[in-house]
Amino acid sequence: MEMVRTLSIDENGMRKGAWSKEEDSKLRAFIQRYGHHNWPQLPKDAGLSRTGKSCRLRWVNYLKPGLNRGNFSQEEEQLIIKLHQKLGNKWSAIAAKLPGRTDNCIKNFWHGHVKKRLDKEKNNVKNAEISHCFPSTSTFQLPHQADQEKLDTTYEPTRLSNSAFLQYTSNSIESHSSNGLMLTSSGANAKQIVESVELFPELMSFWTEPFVPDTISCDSEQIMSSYSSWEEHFPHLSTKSLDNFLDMYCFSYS
DNA sequence: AAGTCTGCCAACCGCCCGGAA
DNA sequence: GTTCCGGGCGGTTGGCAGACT
Repeated sequence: MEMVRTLSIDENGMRKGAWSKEEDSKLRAFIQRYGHHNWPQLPKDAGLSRTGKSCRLRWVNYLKPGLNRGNFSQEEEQLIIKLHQKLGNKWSAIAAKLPGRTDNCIKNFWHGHVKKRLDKEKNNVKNAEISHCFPSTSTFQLPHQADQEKLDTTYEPTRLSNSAFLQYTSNSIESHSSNGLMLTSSGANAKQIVESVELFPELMSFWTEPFVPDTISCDSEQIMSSYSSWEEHFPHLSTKSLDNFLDMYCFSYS
């Protein structure tokens, strides 16, 4: 798919937008012959009506030899996820670990593919944890069910110790791998939970802490008002982590 | 068939950093 | 120490193509 930005001329007479084949040829030929030591000067010497910045971008992201513009492999995707987990939005640093890939294409790939996949997994994990947190043997019912049935049951949340959590997840993985049992009917499995905890390390300590908040009612408004005060209960957690937690593990009414 | 929506990605913009003057 | 400037970075936008209604 050829992306074409409308060509325009800025107030200094510089061309903006899509590059023509002639411009590409000029830029490529010039850099291959003379290199690029001074981007602002380069377009003048190369006979291009472009800014140095524009030339640099075109070269780095499109014309430079050795660029890999094909689809991302699964290995590359995994590496990107791992590096992003470690480095955040440091696209250039991530790109440095992937030969032939530019920061721009990794950034685009992230926004297009990876984020979408992780969002999907987050939803699966959320469903898995709701089932875990509120097992079917409990008198608790999910809020929408409660709303439907006008129930007013209560639930006393419990937390697992670190070892219990690990035991729990490893057992789940074992049962999943040995006889194909899924942790929940939603399709999420323990492995996904473990992966999600790896993605958000702070959640591990959060989830396994002994602290138990006030009894939570099934009434949706009461639940949400309880959540709104959780920041006070967990001052050591960043707002972002709390948001992530609520997003992953708690109810959504939207 | 036509209109609308969505995904994708090239390219731009504004900001920041580091080195030179 | 300060200012200037080039290079680089991350975020955002523009617009095409294909999917969907």
